[in-house]
Amino acid sequence: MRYQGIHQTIHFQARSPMLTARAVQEGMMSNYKSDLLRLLDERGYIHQMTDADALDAMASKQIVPGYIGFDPTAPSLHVGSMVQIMLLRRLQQAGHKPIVVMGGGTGKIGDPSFKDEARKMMTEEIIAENVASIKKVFDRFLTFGDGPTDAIMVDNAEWLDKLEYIPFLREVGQHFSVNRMLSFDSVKQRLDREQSLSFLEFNYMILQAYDFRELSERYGCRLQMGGSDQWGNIVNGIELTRRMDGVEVFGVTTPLLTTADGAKMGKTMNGAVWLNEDALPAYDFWQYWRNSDDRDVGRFLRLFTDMPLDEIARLEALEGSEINQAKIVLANEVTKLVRGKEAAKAAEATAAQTFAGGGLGGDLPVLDVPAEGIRLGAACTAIGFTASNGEAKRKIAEGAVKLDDEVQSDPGFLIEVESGADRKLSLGKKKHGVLRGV
RNA sequence: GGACAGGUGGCCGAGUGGUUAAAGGCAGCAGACUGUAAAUCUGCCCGCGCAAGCGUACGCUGGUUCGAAUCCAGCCCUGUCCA
Repeated sequence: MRYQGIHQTIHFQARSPMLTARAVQEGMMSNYKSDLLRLLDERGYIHQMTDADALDAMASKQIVPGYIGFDPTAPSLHVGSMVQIMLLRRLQQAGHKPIVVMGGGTGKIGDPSFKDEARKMMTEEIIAENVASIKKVFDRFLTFGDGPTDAIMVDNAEWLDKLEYIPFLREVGQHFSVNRMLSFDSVKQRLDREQSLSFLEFNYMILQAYDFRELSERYGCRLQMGGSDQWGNIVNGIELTRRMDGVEVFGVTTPLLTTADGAKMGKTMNGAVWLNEDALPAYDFWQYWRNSDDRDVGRFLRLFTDMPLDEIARLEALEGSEINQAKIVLANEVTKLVRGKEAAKAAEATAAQTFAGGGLGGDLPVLDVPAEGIRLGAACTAIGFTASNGEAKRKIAEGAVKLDDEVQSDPGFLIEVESGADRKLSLGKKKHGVLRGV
């Protein structure tokens, strides 16, 4: 099955001479001329690319404005989108111009690529709120401004909302072959599984293609980047731009990021690993990276930090429990970038106190306990270790819950904390919190 | 509009009248072992309640029955084919 899918893509590429896709193999020596492609290649961002040689040539002699789109499906982006954000950062580091496109318009459609079913349609209010909330994170990664290599941010609702149906169909729709669109892996799977693909969703690809062409015209944008699931959408944008304007633009996709044990990145116990401060405490964010799989450390350092490659090579080579040093560096660097220096320091200090010292760090979650006390099960849920009292009770019965480092197995146990005093509540080895008397 | 097939817990998927809070798998959480890793083994995995117990749940609504995810009717949604 899977083989078929891959085969389809290759077949398609072969038919379009312009799109000489090139899968970059890991460990292959970089022989690019441009700083941009060398940087991306060395650090492991490139999965597929259209016309690598032409892009390389362009990037070595001019500023290339490049964009990535982010659809506002939630109030915060999560770690899964971070490769993309880093890609924009690398673009800027290599002396080019990043364009952040907020999908205020495309978000109203919903990208069906590689999705099994349509997501619920979001109201315009929610989309607007999400856009506003997501925006905040980019300041940490990019330098915005009016200069030639300063980043800019635009919302595709700006042009998509204004489109008129018939003129749009005549100008843009004529360039799309439905037969071709259906052959793209991203939607083919859905059809093969005999699941519905609404006309609304089907148009997503066209609108994203239109975005690229619009950005090319407005800002001289020459490059679209994205996750490997965006290949189909990107390729369509490239073709549309060429057909309508005769302009050659390029696409680069990143490998699908999974952890070494095969899970999609960015999902954990309590859901996604959010980038926004208000969506996930810095300590939890730090812990996510600290708990990386050994095998992922080097790759993550290259992708998600600015550390020099030789230093990364050294850290990556650490063996046995030594590699924990590298994980701490990883957690520090990424947290510093996403949440700021102070947050990273506090998280590291808390981790050190909690795990090495067996004490209570200042960054742990705190639950205020009233004078009449709180039952053990309720405390676990209230502080966020468990999702329900039932789950709390089960964990307590399993002997996973400790109060002041002593296993406490009675869910009805009434915890009392003197006013102003702290007691330590733990679930398992990793979840620790403070019960504070009020 | 017609014929047929479907809609089950986060996901996949069994289940055709009671012993079914619903097999099995995945994901997740915890325990053991470790290095806050991986692998492995074990346990847990709807909610409320200290507990006895209660409440919800198999697309929706109503019905048959002592008893329904399972039978009946209507409706909604999805797919395939036909018009």
